[in-house]
Amino acid sequence: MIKAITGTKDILPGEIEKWQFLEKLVRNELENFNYNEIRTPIFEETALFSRGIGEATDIVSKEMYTFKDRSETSISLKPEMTASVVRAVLEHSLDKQFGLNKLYYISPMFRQERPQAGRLRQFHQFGAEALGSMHPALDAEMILICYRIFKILGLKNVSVKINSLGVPESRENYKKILREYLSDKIKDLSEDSKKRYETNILRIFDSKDERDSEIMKNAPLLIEYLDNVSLEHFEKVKQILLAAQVPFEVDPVLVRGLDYYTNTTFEILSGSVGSQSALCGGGRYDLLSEQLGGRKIPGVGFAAGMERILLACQNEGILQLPETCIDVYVVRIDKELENETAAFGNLLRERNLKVEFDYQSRSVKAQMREANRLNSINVIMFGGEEYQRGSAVLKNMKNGEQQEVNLSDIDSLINKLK
RNA sequence: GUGGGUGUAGCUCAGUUGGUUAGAGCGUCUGGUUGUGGCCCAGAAGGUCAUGGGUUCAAAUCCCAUCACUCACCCCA
Repeated sequence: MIKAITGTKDILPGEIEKWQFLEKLVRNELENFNYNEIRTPIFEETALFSRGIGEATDIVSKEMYTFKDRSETSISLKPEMTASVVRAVLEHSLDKQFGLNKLYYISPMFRQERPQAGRLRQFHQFGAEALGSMHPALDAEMILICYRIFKILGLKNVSVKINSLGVPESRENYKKILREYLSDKIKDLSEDSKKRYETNILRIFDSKDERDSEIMKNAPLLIEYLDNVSLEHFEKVKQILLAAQVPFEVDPVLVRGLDYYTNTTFEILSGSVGSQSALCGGGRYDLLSEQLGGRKIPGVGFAAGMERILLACQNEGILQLPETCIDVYVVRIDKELENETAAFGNLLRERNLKVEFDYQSRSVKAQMREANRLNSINVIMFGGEEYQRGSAVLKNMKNGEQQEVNLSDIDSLINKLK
């Protein structure tokens, strides 16, 4: 038997309702904030991601699904959306048509990592990008949108972390200082952190190794080396969040794995999922469009993991959706009336009712059991002597009451069914 | 890529120190008189015990390998 690829999942009836609910909620919220949906292709030229996200990042260096098409072009399945959205805005000159572009998406993403709780190879994100403004209100808005959605869902165990990475110059300067601080302590670091010292020194801060934490306790912090403009921007973001009553904490060691971030970064974590606890993450990327070879367009955005959100909901016992039901089950009493029963059922379907009937020539009892299993609100018994005189039996399945209804007066029948 | 755990019916799981035709609950299907659901009752279908080797008179049970799933590291949504 061929099975689904490792790290991919079928979403079956019973589960899909939760996805539809979440998608509807997300659309509604993002549209209230006046974001417009954008859909970009599932794959792009690999160079878009390697340039946008950063050649050295884990995503690009070891997690992308990359292959060559028949014309030898290197193609990659999208591992995230920001680079694609910026590409689309540049390509269609949306930045010239509108001063500010507020866009949102709901889409599958692909990363070839080892699957675990809250991590798949094909996973789904919703997110938003606001392009064309440096205003801190938009940074705060991203956080507010996520926070609102989690709140509406009823998630309890969430915490908002924010930080500022400043501009690249101050970050590089800071890295130098951190490198100096650690230069005589390298030998005491964990093996992982020794590697991080070379590849991604900021990551040593969130090492889970005790020795590392001990060493990092007294390390200089990035925020102490930010330029004044960045600091001021960060202050404004915080003030707006306070005014919007979004609880948050500044996490001076919040580092994100994508190269394009400048100034604000944030994550919202859940204590209700496994160790992959970030439900969403994002930040500002004022230099990305130029890195992609385009005009300068400042931007800020976020992405949220839908599997993780649904997992958190499940673990917190929220998002209990009502059972599905149908309006009418048409029970066929006489075997020879199969065609007429189907035609009648389809007539009701045309009148926008959710209707089911039997396709297997089953007994009346079996049809009734099926109607019950489907939570049918009504049953229409089609056939027998009532059929001979142009009527049928309508049964209300909640209270069991039955009445004879005239089949020639469909409108009054429909009224009874609605 | 590196570790740990787990693989028995569609689902959730039992299966005693290796010992006859492999079990339960739920679900599915049929029936409980001629045209009526839920509850109840009766019955049925459904398993190469993940796969391949090995040990043994005898393996779901012990050993090895492979694969899959799962959790964690790394990293991230």
